[in-house]
Amino acid sequence: MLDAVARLRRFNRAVTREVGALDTSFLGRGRPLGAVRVLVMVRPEGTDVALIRDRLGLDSGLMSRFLRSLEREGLIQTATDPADRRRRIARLTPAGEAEVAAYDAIGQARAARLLARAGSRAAELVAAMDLIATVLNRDQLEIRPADPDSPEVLACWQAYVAELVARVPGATPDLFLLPDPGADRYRPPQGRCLLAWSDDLPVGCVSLRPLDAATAEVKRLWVDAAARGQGLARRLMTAIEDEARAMGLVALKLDTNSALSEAIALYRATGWRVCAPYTGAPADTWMEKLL
Amino acid sequence: MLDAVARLRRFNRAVTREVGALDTSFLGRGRPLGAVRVLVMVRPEGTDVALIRDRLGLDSGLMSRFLRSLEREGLIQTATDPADRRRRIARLTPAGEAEVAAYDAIGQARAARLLARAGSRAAELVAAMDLIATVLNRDQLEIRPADPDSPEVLACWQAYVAELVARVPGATPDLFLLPDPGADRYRPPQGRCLLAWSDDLPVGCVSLRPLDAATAEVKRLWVDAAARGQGLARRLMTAIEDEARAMGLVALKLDTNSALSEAIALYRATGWRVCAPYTGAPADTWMEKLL
DNA sequence: GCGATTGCCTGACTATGGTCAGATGAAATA
DNA sequence: TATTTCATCTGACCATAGTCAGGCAATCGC
Repeated sequence: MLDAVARLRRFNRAVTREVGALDTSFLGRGRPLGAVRVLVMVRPEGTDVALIRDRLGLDSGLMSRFLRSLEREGLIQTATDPADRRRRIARLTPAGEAEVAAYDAIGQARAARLLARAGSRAAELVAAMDLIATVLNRDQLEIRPADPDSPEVLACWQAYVAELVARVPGATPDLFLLPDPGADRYRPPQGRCLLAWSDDLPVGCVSLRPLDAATAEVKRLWVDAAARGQGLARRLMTAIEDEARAMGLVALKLDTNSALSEAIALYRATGWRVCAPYTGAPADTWMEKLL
Repeated sequence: MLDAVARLRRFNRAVTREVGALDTSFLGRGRPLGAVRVLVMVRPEGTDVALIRDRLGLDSGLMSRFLRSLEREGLIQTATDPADRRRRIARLTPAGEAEVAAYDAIGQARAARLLARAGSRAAELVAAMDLIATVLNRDQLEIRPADPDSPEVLACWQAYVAELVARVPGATPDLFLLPDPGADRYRPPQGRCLLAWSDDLPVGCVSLRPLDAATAEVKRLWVDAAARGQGLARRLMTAIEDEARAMGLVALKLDTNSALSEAIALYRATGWRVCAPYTGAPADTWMEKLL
C-alpha cells in the first residue's frame, strides 16, 4: 500500500473537521465541551466518577471541577459510593436528563445528516466506522460476564444465528428460539455467558451450558465482522475455559459444523479433539477438551 | 444493526482519542500545534499567507503571531508579494524544510503503527478510511484538468486497467501500455485529461483523445471504489462533454464492454446511442453522442 | 487625487483545558 | 494498630487558541 500515509492523513483531516463540527455543535448550549463530555457519560442510574474520568482520560482535578460546575447547574448530583466511601457516584437530575436528551437529539440529527450524505452506502459507512473504531479500541477490548437475558446478549445471539443460517447448510432460524426460554442455564451457578466489549459496543460472545456435574458445553461463540482478525475468538475461548476451570469442571464439549472451518481450526489449535456425536443436525462435528 | 447513533458516537470517541494522540505527537518538538499546522502548509517554493489562513480558518491576528514565532525560530521567511505589496508570501528556510521532513517522518511512523495494529486487516482499514473520508469530503469533490504524465493520472489509469482486467473477459494488462507513450494525445490542444480530487487523493478520471477534426473519443472513465454511489461518474462525463463542446467538437464516441453495465446505463441515460463498431476486442459495445 | 477597502500587524483581553502539589478521609495491608 | 495506598477535592498556576479594536501601508474605484 504505497500511499497509505497520505490516505491516513486525508482521513485525519476529514475526521478532524467533522469532530470539530461536532464540538461546535455541542456548544451553543452554553457549556464548554469538557463538561458536556462528562455530562453525557453520566447514566441516569448513576455512574462511577472514576469510570468517566478513565474513559475520557481526564486529570482528577479537572474532573472534579467539571462535576462541580455541572452540580452548580443542577444537572447532576454526586454521592459517595456506599460500598467504598472513597468513591463518588454521579447521578443525573431530571434537569440533567432533559439536557442529555437535548444533546442526544443533536447527535441524532447529526448522525442522520451524515448517513444521508452517504446515500446508498450508509450501511457500508457504518461498517467502515465500526472497523476503524474497533481497530483503534483494540487495546481496550474487554471480556465481561453478561446476563443472558440482556438486550446486548440477545443482539449477539441474533447475529450468531444469522451467520449460522448464512453459512451452515441446513441451519434455519427456527432451530433457535430467541430470546432463549432456557437462558437460565447460561447463568451462574449452572452456566456462564461472556460478552466482549469494544467501548460500549458488544463485539463478541461465548457461553457455557451445563451437561452434568463435571462437564459443560461451550455454545454460541461469535465475533463481530469488524472485530475479526484480532484473536478475539481465542481470547473468548480462553476466558470461558478459565471460567469452567474455576467452576470445578473437568471437561468441556461442543458441537459445530464443518462449514465453520476457522472455528474448528481454532479449537484444534487450542487442545480440542474430535469426539463421538452427542447431538444431531445441523451439527456434523463434535469436540471435547479435558481441563 | 444496533443503533447507528450509538455506533457513530463510538466511532467519534475512538477517533477523537486518536486525533488527540496525533496532536500530542505533533508536540514533543517544542512547538504548539497551531504553529505546526501553519508550518506544514508552507511549500518550499513559497505560499501566500492568506491562502494558509483561509484553509486553516485562522484569525489574521493569530496567523500573524504564528508566522512571527516560526520566523523567530528561523524556519520560514516572509516577504511581500511583488505583485501586490499588501500581501505576504511565506517561504521555508532549509531549517524549515528539515523540520517539515521531521514532522513527515512522525506521520509516517504513526501510520505504520496504526496499520500494524490492524494486522491482517490493514488493507480493509485503509479502504474503510477512504470511504469515510470520501463521504465526509463529498461536498469538496473537485474535478480539475491534469497532466496525463503525472503520477496521479498514472495511478488512476493503473486502477482503471486493473478493474477492466478483473471484470472484462479477454482484457489483459498487456493491452494497455502504462505509462502511455501516446499520452500527448490526451493533452491540450488535441485532447483532455480530467481528474476528480477528494482533498488530495485522486478518486476518478476521464479523458478525451482526438479522432478527427470534429470528433473525439472518451477514454478511461474510472471512479475509485470509495467514491462510488455519489454520482461522480456522471459529473466526470458532464465535465468532459463540456470540454469537448468548448473545443468545438460536434460528436463524441466511446468503446466499452457489456460487462460494464453501470457505465453503459449511465451513457444511455445521458444521451449516448449505440453506433457501429470502430475498434476491436475486448470492446463489444460502441456508442456515440452528438454535442 | 481622495476616500474606501484590503491585508497585515500589534497589544489587550478571555476562555478553555490542563498540570501540580498538597490536604482529607477511607480502605487495604502488615 | 500503624502504615500504606487510594479516590477525590482544592487552590495555584500555566499554555494555547482565540477575539477584538485600532493602526499602518498598499491598492482600488471614482
